[in-house]
Amino acid sequence: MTPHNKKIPRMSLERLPIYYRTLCNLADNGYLRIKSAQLGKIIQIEPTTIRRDFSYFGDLGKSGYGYDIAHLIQIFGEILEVNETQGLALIGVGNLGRALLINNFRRNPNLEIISAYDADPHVIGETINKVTIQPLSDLKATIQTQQIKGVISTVPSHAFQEVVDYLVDCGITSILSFAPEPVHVPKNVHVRYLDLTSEVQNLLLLAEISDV
Amino acid sequence: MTPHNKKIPRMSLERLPIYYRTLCNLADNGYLRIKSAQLGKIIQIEPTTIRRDFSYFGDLGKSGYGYDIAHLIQIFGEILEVNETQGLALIGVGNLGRALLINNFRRNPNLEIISAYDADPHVIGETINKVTIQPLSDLKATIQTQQIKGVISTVPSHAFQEVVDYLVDCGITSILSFAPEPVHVPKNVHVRYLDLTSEVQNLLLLAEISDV
DNA sequence: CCATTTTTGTTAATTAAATCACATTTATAG
DNA sequence: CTATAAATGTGATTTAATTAACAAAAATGG
Repeated sequence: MTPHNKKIPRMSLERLPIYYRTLCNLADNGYLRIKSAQLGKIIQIEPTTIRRDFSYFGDLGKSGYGYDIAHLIQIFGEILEVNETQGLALIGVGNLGRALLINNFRRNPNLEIISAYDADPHVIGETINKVTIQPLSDLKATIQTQQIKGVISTVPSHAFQEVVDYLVDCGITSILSFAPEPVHVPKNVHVRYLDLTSEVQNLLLLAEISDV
Repeated sequence: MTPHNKKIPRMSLERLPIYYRTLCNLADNGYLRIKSAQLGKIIQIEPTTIRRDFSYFGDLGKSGYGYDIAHLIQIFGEILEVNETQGLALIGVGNLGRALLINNFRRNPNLEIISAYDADPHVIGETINKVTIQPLSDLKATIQTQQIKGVISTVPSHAFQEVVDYLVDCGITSILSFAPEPVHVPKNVHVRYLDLTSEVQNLLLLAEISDV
């Protein structure tokens, strides 16, 4: 059959990075083919779910055979645009920001923090992992010369809306925030929240509830 | 009506920390009552969803009035056990682990990293934010004296399963991992994954797809 | 104290995701 | 080349979550 033209479900897209990473690992270890049942074991996702997910991206498998790993990597890699470096900006270089900058997606060659910003004059000018910290007001100018595909923010909640307004003004459309406070943005701008406290609270809550 | 005895949906539990935090903010700012519509505006969740979520925890509101904020905080706080300090252990004190330890849930008085572990002899013995880094093999003994409610791991994927096996052996049942590799655990043990790379990839993917 | 307004809590409807079940396709062994 | 076994891709079903719609409850203003 031919690729669906139906809209791809959000959850299938969410799993795409997991598939991609796992398949790359398998390829690195010399595997050439895989069936949905094996893959399901590895990543703990039902084989049916995997097959349906894959089907949204084309007719990728062969009955009685499985999937060609290199082919999947090729297709998924294109969708994830792993062949073009995705330049990111980091806003907020406190402890967490610093750690992110030092790590800088080392294991993911196509993601790279290429510029960093902070409000604190004490850290502006400092260079971490080859990136020199600038005042946030420099972002607009930086964007002229380097393509920024998204922003990672460790800015605390109370200052976040203000920063986001500026980011939106700069034309940024993808923001990952480590502060939980929801901000208002135009609908073409995407904000994801990564709230560590909520994650831990939910984790403990789950344990609390399930062992009753 | 009386509280449901139906099982509380996973998604409603997921939102509980958001509700709790937002209500605390409102209380701090002197607010005494809130209606689902107002709260929905703030946290960008449909009022109906909020009302249904709340209903799982009892008959918390009054028609024509709304909800008493202090009362909600009381109820949700009990469920989240915010009055007992939840001691956590950190495994892996690299850049990220270090940042987590320095922050140490400063804004959340009931969550606290009370011990930290690493494999690297160079960091063992070092004290960060009053916590002295120990060899992982000490965990079992530490648990005898201090209650550890959960573990945060920044251990890289290749070493993670081994570490988790030890954690399970120690009786740990809640683990938050910054490494994406899924591990095998008994079904009474909960593992949450917080995969920064996937988050960023999904964020960019969403932008890419939606602005076609 | 009554009429009006507000807002809840919940039943019903809708939407989205996961899973089942199987016809179809392809590989493989004889 | 054919028969058998294996595994996909997808309609049909089930399960879960969200949203709509509204009756019932309480507040408020005359």
